[in-house]
Amino acid sequence: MARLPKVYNPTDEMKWYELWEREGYFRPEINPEGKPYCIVIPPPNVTGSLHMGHALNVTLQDILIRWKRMQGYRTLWVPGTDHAGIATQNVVEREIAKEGLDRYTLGREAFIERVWRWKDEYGERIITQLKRIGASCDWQRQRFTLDEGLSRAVKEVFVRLFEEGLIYRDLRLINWCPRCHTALSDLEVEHEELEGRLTYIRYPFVEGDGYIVVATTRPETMLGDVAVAVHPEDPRYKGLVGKMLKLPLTNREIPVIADEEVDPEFGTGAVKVTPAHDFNDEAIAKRQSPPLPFITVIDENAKMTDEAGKRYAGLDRYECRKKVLEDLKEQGLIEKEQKYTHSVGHCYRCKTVIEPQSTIQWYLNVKEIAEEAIKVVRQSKVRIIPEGWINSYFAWMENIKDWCISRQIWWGHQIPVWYCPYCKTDEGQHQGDLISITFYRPLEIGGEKVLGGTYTELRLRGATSEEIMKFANRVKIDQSVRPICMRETPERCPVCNSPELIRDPDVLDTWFSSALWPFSTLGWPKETSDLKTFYPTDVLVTGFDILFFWVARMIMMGLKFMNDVPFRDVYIHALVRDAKGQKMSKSKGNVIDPLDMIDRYGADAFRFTLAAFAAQGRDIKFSEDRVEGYKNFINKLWNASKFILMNIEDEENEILSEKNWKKKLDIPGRWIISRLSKTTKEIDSALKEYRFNEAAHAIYHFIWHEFCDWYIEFSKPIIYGKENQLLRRATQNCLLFVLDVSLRLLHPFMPFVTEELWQNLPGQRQKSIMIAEYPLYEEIDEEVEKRMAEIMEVITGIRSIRGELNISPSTQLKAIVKPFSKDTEAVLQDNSQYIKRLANVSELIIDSKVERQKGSALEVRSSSEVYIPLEGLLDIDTELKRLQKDLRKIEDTISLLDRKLLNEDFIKKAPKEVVEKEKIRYNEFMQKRERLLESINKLEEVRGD
RNA sequence: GGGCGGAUAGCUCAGGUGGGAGAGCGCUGCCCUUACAAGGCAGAGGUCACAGGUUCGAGUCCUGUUCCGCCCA
Repeated sequence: MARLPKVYNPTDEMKWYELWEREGYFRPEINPEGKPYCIVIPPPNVTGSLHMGHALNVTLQDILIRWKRMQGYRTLWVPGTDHAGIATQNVVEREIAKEGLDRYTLGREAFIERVWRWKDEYGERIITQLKRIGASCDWQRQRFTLDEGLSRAVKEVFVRLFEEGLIYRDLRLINWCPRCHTALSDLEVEHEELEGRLTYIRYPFVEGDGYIVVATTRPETMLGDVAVAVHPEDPRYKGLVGKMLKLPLTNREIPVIADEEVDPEFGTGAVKVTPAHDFNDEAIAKRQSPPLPFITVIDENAKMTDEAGKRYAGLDRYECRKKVLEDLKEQGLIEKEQKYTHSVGHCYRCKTVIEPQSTIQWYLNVKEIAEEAIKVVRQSKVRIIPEGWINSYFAWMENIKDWCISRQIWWGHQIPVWYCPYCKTDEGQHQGDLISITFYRPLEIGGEKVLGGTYTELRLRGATSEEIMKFANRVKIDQSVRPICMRETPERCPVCNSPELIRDPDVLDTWFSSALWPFSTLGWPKETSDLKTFYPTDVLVTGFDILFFWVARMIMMGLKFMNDVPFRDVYIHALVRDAKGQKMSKSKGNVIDPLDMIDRYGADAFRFTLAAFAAQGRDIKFSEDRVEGYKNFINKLWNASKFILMNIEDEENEILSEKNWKKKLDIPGRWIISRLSKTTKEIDSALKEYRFNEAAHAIYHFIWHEFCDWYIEFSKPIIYGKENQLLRRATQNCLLFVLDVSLRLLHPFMPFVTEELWQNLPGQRQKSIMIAEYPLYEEIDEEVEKRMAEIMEVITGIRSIRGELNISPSTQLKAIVKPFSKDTEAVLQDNSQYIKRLANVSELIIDSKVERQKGSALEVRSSSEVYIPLEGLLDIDTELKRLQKDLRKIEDTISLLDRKLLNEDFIKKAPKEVVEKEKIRYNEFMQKRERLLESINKLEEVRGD
């Protein structure tokens, strides 16, 4: 066997990854008999590049999947990417803008083709990055939310929901992003508190003098006001309801109306009502009878419409605000202005301020499926971990509103609905008259430039159906036009047999397709064997930011279409922040690139850092120091392995042929095996409960502070000594065994270095550690641990004296140990060679009857005490200080215990074991105190001489 | 405005069901001891935010206060 290099070099990690992939280890087929265990990856955006959130997310999943795989489960981790409608479209639009193009000039088909090209070129980037972290996904099952199978699933779901009447079109105010030119769901709007101004405007009465003052944060919307509302009980406005007001800057007269929901505390208690541009006002307008009219003064580009009046038409909403304010001021209609903080909605993709628009959109009625989805969580059929999120889940689900699923973009699943321009509506109107088209640029039809019109008009003027749809920017289809919803593109209208159908131009919200992810990726709607084997999946690992966007919707869709939950557990992990606790963002420039971390420290150290930080319910403040620390840990492990391999290399075959080595071990060997078992048990229960940090800490502590710090040191006298060949052989076996098990325990956290080391171990049966068995725990031995503690205590006792009296580690000492019991005496005698070596003692006396010598330093431990004779060397003052410090600590504890044990209530009410334990402690400390006092007295006498 | 979470060593954070305050980094002292100086050994350092309460006993449970995050409207 080749000797290991002096330091571990993580640069060729990928060599192992390639081996794993080549051998098919990522596939469930390697454990065909095992119980299924399945995770579907939260599909990263295809535009994305790996960020810290992905890194954490993927690391945790990989830990779980590798752990289960080693345990023999038939594990499947399904990877894939999300087409991310708005985000991807934005990216490609920016790209073509550099060529002076926009999507309209390209046209829908060419544009989509362009996005696909972009996807083919860059879409694998994030996948490559996932591989660098070590993600053991089954890449042969990789999916994309827009691939053929998933598109079929989307259509199937849409059609079924439509046929059940759960999907419908409706005209209402929606959140509109004037930059992305699309509707957004409530969730896609981010509210931010902004300091704005509250302007108080006078609206004069039509008849007589006087006015009503209304307060608003958006003065420009007054141009679309249709009323002023007051609370019906408000005494200030008694008798004014029904009176008409002159709407300034317009020729309109608007009524004063009453509405229960008006807050008399806000502003003046009178609010302007702009139904077309404000959600509250829309509600007020709809409650009135007859309902108030909607006057749209801001268009989909956030510019003022003609209805805003000639003076303002075409202005941007903020320019218009300025102008309106100027004009009002001029007319003396502004009462006052004050600072006012209010929350403003922004597009979650591009941060543009949302402009509510009254449009027809597609909605999914989620009331009923939401109830089911609440039930399964309440009954723990889906467990949410940590539990803290359950309440948020219920709160959101219980107040859920119908989901706006249509988007006015091109990249996505186009809605499988067609309209026939030649049929008539229920009311008998020609549908072609109710479909209006706006072209993105004037279209030449029959020698004339045309900007748009109804479908019927345009056709009559000679435009072909293809032309119309190709150059259409916006297609408005009246609500009364009958949708034809089909799985496959219809050739002809099923009613009138016309071959000319218009497809609904909208696409579905990206989250609509991601909601199907747990079953669509497994083959649904086909009944594939994957679907039968792996659904429901076992756990979903994700961040809380998409709990509602994604998790809740998957639960609803899973229940609806699979009649079962999509996953049994949801593990919600933290958000990764920078070292100061700020959210990482490009604009703040505090982004840490995971790939940078991997390049500098290796994927193993980086993964381990993330796992060690992943405490439940708390955000991660990422710090590079920790990565460095875990890189050092790898180095430690590397060197320990090097030591072990070095010391068995000439004798491999003999060592490995030793079958009963465990029986031949002495106390340290049995101790490390017991500790290893306990560690295994700890890791097991930690991982079962998704306590990744505890699992990471357990293995770290074991390898470094028990195996390396203690056991390897204990093994040295045996290995180097060669007197006792039987014990030597057993110890070599033990070292190798503990290393092997440790590597396997560590493998899910640090796949690369563990593989590299494991490949160097002699006698391995499997080709890779990732398909080796995960260790079981069985050999916990409390008696041995107790004995070992007695030995270790003597060693640390001697070292402590050495350290505190500043005696060089290289100075050999004489030590006298006085055990407090015959048992301890025997153990220490049997293991004296270890004490000598680890404490660097040349002469060691162990005797329970020995008397302490004058001029020796003292250390009292719980099962024995240690004297170090230091004739002449001992600085009495230093030693006195040391003992007195010790004494003070002990006395503090004693007085605490004293109070406790004198308390009758404690004796009566506390559990017997607790009282008993405290009594034992009390006695121990009292004993220690006496010995210290004795020693101090002696020293003081000497000093007095 | 409603809800959730946090405040523990100089820093970053662990502390499932109440019963001896922990880790990593940093700091101090002594060491290149034949796996590892990316290391070893030994140390220092805490009114567990504040004020009450429950309890024999509170970092842990309850109430309130302050400060800091986040989510929803």
